[in-house]
Order: sequence, then structure tokens, then C-alpha cells
Amino acid sequence: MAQSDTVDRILDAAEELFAERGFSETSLRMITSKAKVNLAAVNYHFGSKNALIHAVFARFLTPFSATLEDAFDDLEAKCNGEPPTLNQTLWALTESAVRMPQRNEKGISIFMRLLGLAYTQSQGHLRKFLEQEYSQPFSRFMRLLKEATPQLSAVDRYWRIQFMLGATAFTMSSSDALRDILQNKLGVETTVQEIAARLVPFLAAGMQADDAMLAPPAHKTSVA
Amino acid sequence: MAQSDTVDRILDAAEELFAERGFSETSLRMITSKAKVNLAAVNYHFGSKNALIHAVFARFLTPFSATLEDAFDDLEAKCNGEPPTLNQTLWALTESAVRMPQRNEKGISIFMRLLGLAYTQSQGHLRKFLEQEYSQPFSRFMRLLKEATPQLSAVDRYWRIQFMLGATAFTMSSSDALRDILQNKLGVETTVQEIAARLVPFLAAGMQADDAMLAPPAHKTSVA
DNA sequence: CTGCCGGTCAAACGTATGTTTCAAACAGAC
DNA sequence: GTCTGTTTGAAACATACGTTTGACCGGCAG
Repeated sequence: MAQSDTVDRILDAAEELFAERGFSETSLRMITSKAKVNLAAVNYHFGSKNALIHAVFARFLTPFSATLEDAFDDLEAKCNGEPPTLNQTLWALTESAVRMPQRNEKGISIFMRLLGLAYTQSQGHLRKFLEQEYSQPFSRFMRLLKEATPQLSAVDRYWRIQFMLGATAFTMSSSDALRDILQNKLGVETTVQEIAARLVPFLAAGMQADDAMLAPPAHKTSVA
Repeated sequence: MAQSDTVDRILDAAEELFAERGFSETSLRMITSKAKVNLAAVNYHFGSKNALIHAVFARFLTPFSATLEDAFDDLEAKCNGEPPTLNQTLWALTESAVRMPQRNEKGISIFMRLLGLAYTQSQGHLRKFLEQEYSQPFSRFMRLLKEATPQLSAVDRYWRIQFMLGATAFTMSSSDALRDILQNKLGVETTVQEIAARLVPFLAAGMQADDAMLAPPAHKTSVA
């Protein structure tokens, strides 16, 4: 074959190692030895380690953002005129993520973990790359969130979106470890889909909490 | 002075740089040059870079966990017999964090950012160190959460606690950046206390969401 | 066959890292 | 003042990293 599968082997290995260990903690030598390719192959095919990181993200983010746009199109068409609800919007997102064709059984959790790392380990270049390449579906999602929560002030909405992102990125980024703990402690098996099914109600409830108790020593328990 | 302030200068510099850039991305040379001490001082006083990281955490985590235990004592005494509510428990935690004596005006956000990094960048050694040293207040917090949400199944509670941790750690770990964005976009100043005041209702609402809509295509908007 | 060209390979390069060394400076006790 | 143990200082050490180099291979057009 003219273009061997070297590129894909590198991407597969890098994806997995980045998800396990983070970006700076993963060396090119680890990647190339896992991929069983020569060390120089990375710089030959991608140019630099940073460019490899971008390529890893682009490989799943580009089809995902297309899928997501379709899901949003369907959703808005179905609601003809009316803005979709918060639940509908969140479900459109999670369903798009879960339904993406996976390269292997670990696909979805690697996907999630990388997204989490992208936010927390962001080394500048990654943040810029993601903002440049995928600003459109991101902005659209933000607009849908805004229309689904008209009762919130801009500042409240901003922070609550950060809280949602955090809960999602963090949970998904360590979902393997968390699943294992749960398996050992309570003997319960869990799929990523089930985690998502638990996460969405949590997020929706948090997003729509009313701010009745902003004073610290509130004694009431019920919320919303 | 016999023991000069070298140790504290190193800890101050390391704390700030770790919070800004993460652990692996901060070299000992950056730390020692910011602290204006000799490079060898770190290994002389702490033994290794990992031990320095532990010392940075211990310096604020040890008094904090004492403060937290006191806060939980007060709370349980006040409730004599009755388990504290979820809101009370969460507020006890955030108030303890916010009321810690700060070394400087950036103290609390550095504190928060480091806690966030501890979860997301955890390099094994850090996770082990924290689990060994601070398991007691952590377990107690978990017990209080359990008693405050008796309606939840163990599995539901487990996942929702992860969601809470995620929202908190993530938001706090990037709170500086998020504050700046908000400042530039909407011209709003925000303190860490205000972020906490927004976060707690979000968490409490999510924690207490009812699971009425576990099926994906739910059309209802209201939750709880 | 010859020449070329995309791809692979082992080896090296320069740099940055954490850590160690050992002499010098220092403080306090006698 | 002298001695002793502690702390600093400049330099070196060994290692790991990302990247570059130049030789080599294999298929294919002329």
C-alpha cells in the first residue's frame, strides 16, 4: 500500500495513551513503540507533537460535529419555531456522542476523556485549535441553551454552563476508573449510556435550580 | 535565622506556579528562580519534586481539614440527632474553604485550582498521598451526604457525587480563566465566594433531581 | 535498467529536566 | 576564636525529551 496504515496506527496509539496519561506525560517514544512504528514517523507524517494532538482530536471531532449539527437540525425542525427544551437539547448532544461509530469498545470513553483533558490540560495551542475549528457547533449549542433557559440571567447561565461542562468532562474523563470502583464496591455494571442517562437529569435539574437560597445558612432541603 | 524562609519562599512560588501551569509543566528551575533560591534548595529541603508537591498540598490541606472537622462537629451538634440537610452539609464545606486564613488575595483561588488539578492531573503519587493523609474528613463528608439523601439509591448517589465533584473541581481549576472571560465579555467582576454561592444551589438541585425522565426523548422541561 | 520518490529506519542532535556533588558561608555552643 | 552541624552556591551529572539527519528500501514511470 502506498500510504501504509502507519498514520492510523500512530493515531490509535496516541489517542489511547493521551487518554490514559495526558498530553505532556505521554512521550512520542511511548506512542511510536506502542504503535510499532519508527520514532521519526510522527514528525514525518504530522510535523510535530502538537500537530499530532490536533490530528487526534480532529479525527473524532470532525465527524462528531457533523453528527451534532444534524441532530440539532432535526431537533429544530421537529419543534418548528418553538425553541427546543433544555432536556431535548442535552439529549441531542449525548445521543450524538453515544451514537458515533466507535473504533472499538473503549471508543466512547476515550472520546470523553480526551474532551475532559482538552479543557483541563489545555496547553493554549489545543484550546486555540478547538476554538478555531469547532466554534460553529459550539456556538449553536450555546444558543440553544440560552433559548431553553430564558429565565436565567446571562451571568447565571454562564456559570451554570461551566458547572455542566465540569460535571460532564470530569465524570467522563475518569469514567473507566469510576466504573471499576462501582463494579468492585457494589457489584454493579455500568455502561457509558447509563452514565449519560444519569448525568442528563442531574444537569437539567442543576441548570434549572432557582436561586432561592443564596444565603449560606439555609435550612430548607427541597430545591426547585 | 537558623531555618531561613527559604522553605516558605519555595512553597509560595511552587504553589502559584503549579496553580498556573500544572505540575509537570512547572520545572524546579522556574520555581527556584521565582523564589530567588538556589536550585538545589528544593531537593535539600524537600527531597524531590514529588515531595514538594505533597508539601504544597499539606500546607493548606492540613489546616483546612481541621477547620472542616470543626464545621462538621458544629453542624452535627446543632442538629442534635437529626442528620444535617444537604444544603447545610454543602455550605459547611464551602464556608470552611472560603473562611480559611489566606496568605494573599489569590489564596483561595490557588487553593481551589490546586484541588481541581489534584483530581484531573493526578499522577498516582498525589492521589495516594491525598487518600492516605485526608481520608477521614473525606469519609465523613461522604457519610453526611449519604444521610442527607436517603431517598437516593447507592448507585444514584455514587454517580451524583461524582457529578458534584466534577462540577466543582473543573470550575475551580479554571476559575481564573473563567472569571477573566466573564470580565471581558459581560464586564462583570466575580469573587470566588460568589462562584461558590452559585455552585451550591446548582449542586443541591442536581443532587436532588428526581429520575422521572430517564428515557431519552423526554419532552417535559420542568425537573423536580 | 535507470531514475525517482514516498516512506522507513537507526542514529544523532540540542535542549531541558530532576538530581547530586562538594566546597563555601553561616549560625550558635563552648 | 574555634569547632560543629546546617544551609547555600555554582557546577556538573545522567537521563529523557522533541526533532532532524542521511542512508536505505520498494514500487513504478520512462
